[in-house]
Amino acid sequence: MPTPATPDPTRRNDAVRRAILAAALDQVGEVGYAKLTIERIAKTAGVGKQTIYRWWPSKGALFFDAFLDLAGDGEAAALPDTGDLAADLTLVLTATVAELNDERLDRAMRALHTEIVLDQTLAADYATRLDNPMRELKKARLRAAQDAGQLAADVDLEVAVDLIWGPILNRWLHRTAPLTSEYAEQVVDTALRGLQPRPTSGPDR
Amino acid sequence: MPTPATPDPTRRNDAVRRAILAAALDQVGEVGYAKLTIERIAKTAGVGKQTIYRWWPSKGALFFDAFLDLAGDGEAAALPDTGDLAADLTLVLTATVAELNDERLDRAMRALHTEIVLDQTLAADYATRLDNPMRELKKARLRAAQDAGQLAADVDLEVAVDLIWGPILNRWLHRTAPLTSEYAEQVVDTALRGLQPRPTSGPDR
Amino acid sequence: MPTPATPDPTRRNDAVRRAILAAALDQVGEVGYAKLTIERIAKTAGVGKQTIYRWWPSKGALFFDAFLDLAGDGEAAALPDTGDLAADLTLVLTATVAELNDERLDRAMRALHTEIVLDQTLAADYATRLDNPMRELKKARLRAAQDAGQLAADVDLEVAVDLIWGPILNRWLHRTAPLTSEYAEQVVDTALRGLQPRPTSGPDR
Amino acid sequence: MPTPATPDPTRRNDAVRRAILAAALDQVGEVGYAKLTIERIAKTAGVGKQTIYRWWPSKGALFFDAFLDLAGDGEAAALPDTGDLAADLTLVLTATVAELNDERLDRAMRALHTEIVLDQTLAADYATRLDNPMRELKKARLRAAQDAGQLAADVDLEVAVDLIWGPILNRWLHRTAPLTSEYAEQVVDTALRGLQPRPTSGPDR
DNA sequence: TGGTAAGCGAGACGGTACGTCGAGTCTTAAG
DNA sequence: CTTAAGACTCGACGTACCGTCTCGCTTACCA
Repeated sequence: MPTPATPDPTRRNDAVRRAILAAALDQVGEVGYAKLTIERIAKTAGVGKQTIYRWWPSKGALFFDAFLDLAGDGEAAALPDTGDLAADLTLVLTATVAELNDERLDRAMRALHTEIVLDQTLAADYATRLDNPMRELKKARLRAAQDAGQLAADVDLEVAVDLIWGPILNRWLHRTAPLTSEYAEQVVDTALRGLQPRPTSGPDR
Repeated sequence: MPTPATPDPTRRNDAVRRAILAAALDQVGEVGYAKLTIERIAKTAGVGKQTIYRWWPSKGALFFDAFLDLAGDGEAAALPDTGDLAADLTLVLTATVAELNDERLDRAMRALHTEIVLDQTLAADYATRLDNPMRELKKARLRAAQDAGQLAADVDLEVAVDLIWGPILNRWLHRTAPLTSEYAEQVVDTALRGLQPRPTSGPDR
Repeated sequence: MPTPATPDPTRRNDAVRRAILAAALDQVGEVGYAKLTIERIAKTAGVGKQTIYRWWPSKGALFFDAFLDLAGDGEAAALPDTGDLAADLTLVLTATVAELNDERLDRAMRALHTEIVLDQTLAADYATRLDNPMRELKKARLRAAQDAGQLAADVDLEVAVDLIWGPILNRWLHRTAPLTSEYAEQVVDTALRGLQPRPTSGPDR
Repeated sequence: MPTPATPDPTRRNDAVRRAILAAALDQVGEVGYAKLTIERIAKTAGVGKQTIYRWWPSKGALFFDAFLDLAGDGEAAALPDTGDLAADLTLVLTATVAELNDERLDRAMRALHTEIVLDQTLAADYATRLDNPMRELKKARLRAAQDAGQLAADVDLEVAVDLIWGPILNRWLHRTAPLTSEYAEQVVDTALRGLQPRPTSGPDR
């Protein structure tokens, strides 16, 4: 007996599905997530409301799918590895900072973030589909750095990732201060070298 | 005729105000922020809707006030300073972790967080009334550590604060993994010592 | 404890009530009862849908009220009594025929009729508020005719009323043939004199 | 290319047709005409919606067909003619009264009636297929009575039919009072003899 | 006897209206 | 002037059916 909530997906019209996801992203950029209604998405996509409700249980789930469809393509690459960890991280974080400073992307990501924060189900889905794969890439780069002797061998990579990316995300979310590439540099530098004073005896080595 | 938008605050009935704030907090814990409506708060508080609209511009602002009323008491103290920075930070973060693991407080803080993330006005208000004062306390403790030679003199304190508190908040928000005091310890330790390998031939050992 | 379905009527805004009833009648004439929607009435009346649902349980009940408001005024008069029963009845029925031939009134009355036919509650209400009072007037006129010796004393007045008005209403409803004043005359004449052959002995008297 | 509006009737699956008509009648009795939907009929009949739309233009037309299928059988006979007009009419009307007092038939006939009242097209169809044939039977019986000298020769038979059947249908529709065979008798009696006083000095007595 | 053109069950689709909920405004009556 | 109460307009919610459409499938007819 099939679950009535999830109708036969083989009958699904994919053009309609894509139109809906596109409309959702489009309208988030247009009016913001708070004013994004199912009715507006349906109208923009030229679709009946029922068609949306047939395939998604909530605005959050729909938007979530829309965003992940967007993000999922092309992110599969690995992080750069020139041999210089600090430089590579700075590069990556600078790119992230640029993305987060894009008006439309900023809106969409904030919306996605709040959905995830409030809904455990979406959080788990997000972790599986986007966050964990990204974390693996980050950890792979850090592991390479460990092998190259640029990172302490006993550092927990989970903590390391949080230490580098956490501050950026936090400043972005809370708008504590403008999010600049200088800040990204500072974070990388400080995270790598630590907050404690370096030993005064002799130069860095 | 006075501006209707800002009624004479001296006339305000403070018992009513407290009843409203209490109802707001109560009902967030009860049904969650998404289902928290002005009408529900009014009914719970035994108050007319107009009374709420007279004094607060939005649900977010009201909830915000309610939360700050709660948080404002008792947080005025400085951070502990036993002379051992790492221990002090671990203590503080462990307390934070405990708070964030409390069901009702978790819900309320997530709600507050999402409001802030989406609303620049509230973000500014939050910074002024809660985040900046807290940051000053944190920075004061770190500055003391600098004076005591436990922290590098050239470290930017803003970055230092982000490096220590950012990872905790992020893991809480995204539920990447359970938020434990062990994790707090690891973060403090790693942030202080840095990710890079410590020189093997030096006074450290 | 007041019934939640019927809120305090003293607070009711009567201008709004009248606007709704007027809009209902107006739009029945405009688009017909089948295409008459609550939404259309609300829009025409410049009123929120909720206001309609607050005071009426269904489209039928609303339309019913609208119609009776219209019909209730001015119908209080008695039927004409010139002493000539046949002439008086013909006059009354001719007027009725004229009303039923008016496009807009025809539509409204058909709508009312179907509501009454399908809904016992409305039928009872209709009887109380409109049909019974009208029947009383009709019976009063016939009783006067009995007193004047123009109507058989042993005739059941209920049956008499049905015999005179029934054919008219039926032809109107089923459109068996055009509804003319000639037909009305014929009905009155035949009902009064009966279908059986009159005695041939001597003229009518 | 054949007109899509009129599919080849020779191909029609008659079992399906009967299932649909049966489902329509069944569900009218079950939930009433107002809640009778095409979708419900289709589901009950185990039939796709398209199959219904292929053969009927509207719910009214479908129900109409269903009803006439039911009524068409057995009604072909003539009205009884024992030579006693009054007795024959009373017999027929008593049977009609019994039918109209049957719960399920009552529902179905009310539904049919309202469709006819509101839809001129159906009214014409109804006249052609059911009402006119019945009227002819009625008029034939009355004509026989005229020939037998039981009915005035100058009476318009259309009016006569209306005078006899109209009151019954009206009382049924409006539920003015319970529909009994006594009432039927009274109507026949009064219609035949007329409302006016009979001359006291004459052959009648 | 096999190809093909219906009829058919199923159900997704774009729509319209439903009846409900809550937002934010306005009015009334009590204090 | 503030307050509780609640009616008001408005807009979105999520659901039910409408009538159209497309999909495989079965079932005749015709070559």
